[in-house]
Amino acid sequence: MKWDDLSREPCSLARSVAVIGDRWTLLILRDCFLGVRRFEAFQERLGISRTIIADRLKVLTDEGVLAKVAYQDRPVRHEYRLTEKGLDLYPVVLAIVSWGDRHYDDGRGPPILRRHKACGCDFQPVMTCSECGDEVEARAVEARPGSAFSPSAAG
Amino acid sequence: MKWDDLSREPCSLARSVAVIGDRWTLLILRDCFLGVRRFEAFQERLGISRTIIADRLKVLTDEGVLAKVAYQDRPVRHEYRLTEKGLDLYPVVLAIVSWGDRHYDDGRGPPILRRHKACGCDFQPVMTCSECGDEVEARAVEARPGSAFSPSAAG
DNA sequence: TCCAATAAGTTTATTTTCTGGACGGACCAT
DNA sequence: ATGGTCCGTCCAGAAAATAAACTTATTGGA
Repeated sequence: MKWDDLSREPCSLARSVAVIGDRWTLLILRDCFLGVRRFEAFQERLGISRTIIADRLKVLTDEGVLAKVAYQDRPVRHEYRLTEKGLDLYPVVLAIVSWGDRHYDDGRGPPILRRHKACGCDFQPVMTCSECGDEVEARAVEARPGSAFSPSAAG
Repeated sequence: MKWDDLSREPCSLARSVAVIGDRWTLLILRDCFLGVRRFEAFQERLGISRTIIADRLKVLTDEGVLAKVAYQDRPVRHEYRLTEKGLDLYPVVLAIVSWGDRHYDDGRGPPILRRHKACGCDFQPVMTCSECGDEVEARAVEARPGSAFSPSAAG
């Protein structure tokens, strides 16, 4: 299996992971959700080489997760903004953060607190069922092949 | 920034990503949630080299996400089972799958359908607020530093 | 006894990715 | 002119990821 094959797998997780399944990409997305938009800001915050930043931003832009928008002319400068598709990744980022909050707490509590503007409370994300509204647990779910299934498929 | 530094960052996402932020690791976890437990089965399903499987299973075991359990003696053979910490990753996996279902559908519908045993329905995961129960959207959340915050922290 | 099969890795050599630094181009302020 | 900002690209060496072949331990059968 090669990296490029991943996006052609009949598996939604494999297809997603082909785009966002990379340490630096996930860190870039974290910063996007915290309002970071500029190349220099990503580079400074992450402290990794510019080559990687440029490469990952290009992938995310090509995939429509980020949009490159000019914020000034003379000289033209661009910033990277989350698209609707990118905003849809919030549950992914939040789920990862939440798992880290629970299992990698150093005793000082979560590094970041999040407030739900609608109700005004600090909250934890809860994964619920679209049909009954109850919390969904791994053990309460039964997976079966869908119409796009093929023998090697999964996810 | 080096890989090992990641787990020492005051950021829950960075700490999590140090463990699970890798294509193959996420694919292995996908298979775990589908009931795959044995080395050979992972290797066969993923079609990647045994070195990677061995390495990733070791990391996940060391981190307590998977537990290595003997299922026979003479010769000793082990299988890898999700621990409670591992089961807690279900929202992460489900969020990624859900994003792929939405944005990388090839027109044939989702490769895998999931049924919530509690209510009997096929469902989509919905990220909700632990306090008010409503769906949480990226734009409705305000982040601020927590007690464990330090200047370079985020997430 | 000898050979094949099974399961779970290791070893070796190659390929890919990442880093750190320098460089470029377009503009602005002093 | 000189330095500063912003957004990259290019390069060579270092680090990591990867595939293919090999190892170990055991069972079962010819």
